[in-house]
Amino acid sequence: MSKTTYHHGDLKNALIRAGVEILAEQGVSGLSLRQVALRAGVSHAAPYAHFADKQSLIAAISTDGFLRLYDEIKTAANAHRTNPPQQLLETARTYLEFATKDPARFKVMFSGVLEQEKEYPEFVEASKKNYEMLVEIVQTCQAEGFLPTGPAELAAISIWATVHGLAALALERQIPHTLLEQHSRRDLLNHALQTYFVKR
Amino acid sequence: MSKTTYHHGDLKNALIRAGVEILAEQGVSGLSLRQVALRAGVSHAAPYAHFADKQSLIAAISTDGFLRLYDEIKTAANAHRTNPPQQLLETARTYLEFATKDPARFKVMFSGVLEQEKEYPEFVEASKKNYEMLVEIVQTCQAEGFLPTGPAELAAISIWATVHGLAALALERQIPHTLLEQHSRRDLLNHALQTYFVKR
DNA sequence: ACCTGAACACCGTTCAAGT
DNA sequence: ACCTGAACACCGTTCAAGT
Repeated sequence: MSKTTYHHGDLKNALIRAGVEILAEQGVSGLSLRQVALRAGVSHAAPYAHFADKQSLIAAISTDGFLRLYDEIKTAANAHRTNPPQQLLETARTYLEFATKDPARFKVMFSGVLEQEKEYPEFVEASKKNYEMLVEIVQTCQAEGFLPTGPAELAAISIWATVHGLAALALERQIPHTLLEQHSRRDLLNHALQTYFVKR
Repeated sequence: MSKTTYHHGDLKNALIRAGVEILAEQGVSGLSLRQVALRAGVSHAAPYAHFADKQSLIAAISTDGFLRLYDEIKTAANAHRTNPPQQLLETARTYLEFATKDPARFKVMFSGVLEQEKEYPEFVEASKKNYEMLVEIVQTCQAEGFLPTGPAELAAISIWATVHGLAALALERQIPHTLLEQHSRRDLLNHALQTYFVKR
């Protein structure tokens, strides 16, 4: 009980963790800078020593989210190296599960942070890692004849859009319940992705 | 200058219009109940005579948006009755343009309103109209052999997810600019939807 | 029935001050 | 360098009161 004059040595990360917890417990509308500070045990002005503003904290939470998503997808990809089409399906399923497991965090990751391109380079970087891994998986599928030849980036964006759209529509409860009664989200995903594969 | 003791006969719709204007001019973060009231020329408490809370106003703005989207898509569909695959492409393009034309309104339509299922039946109704029109277009394409046979609802959700995902990723600037330099959003859309059509 | 003005609790942000 | 407390402008919501 001597050295740390203040609260932590790493308030910045404590604030990010507090934000993630609040998102999980109370949703997007519960995420206020003052509540984050309270949960981290500091005054409401303390976060400004580490983040320029609320947008900046949200960018940090999003970046953290993209890195975790990358880890999960990478694990799924490594588990299915021998079967490229299944590798694609399983990584997509991991993406969908990431979204449904923690909807508020997923929403924050894909909204809110405007003009990121210039303002938050780590955010852009973390997001790009996921995209590039998808491009690699697509290229493997193409090389082994499971996906049609052509620019891998084009195919990757189409597939990402399909998976992301399914996640977004599911989170917003836009998928008719008559469909959800007959098919699991996983079935819907598999069905949507089947169209991309080469028939043989 | 005699009969209307107060401001309008139709404050409710004036508030919705004011909200839509603010969204277009200032984005989602600019949409406050007090600013909406100010723009409509009433006190900040007046909206509560017509809407239970801010969520309820947002639900009304979203419902209005879905009805306008329906009109635009219906017009596009009618213009391409003779060519089912092009009908599908053009309605999808209309959806994508609706999103990019007024990003803040589109974001509000597909977020924010939680637990709608029970709370805002007109919202669910307006959203369902769009889905049902898509199912009809898909059925026409199937009947004429342009889409594979099978449950039209499954194909419709896949296609909707692809188009919606493309719109969402574009709005969040998640599509790499290297891709956007080479391909217009319309090209990306056409490329993604080509995979659904029967090859022949 | 429809609207106003005051009031309350909450929020993001700034800033002088403390260690 | 890192944090606090007071202050300011803004917000959503309620409520008594006015027509």
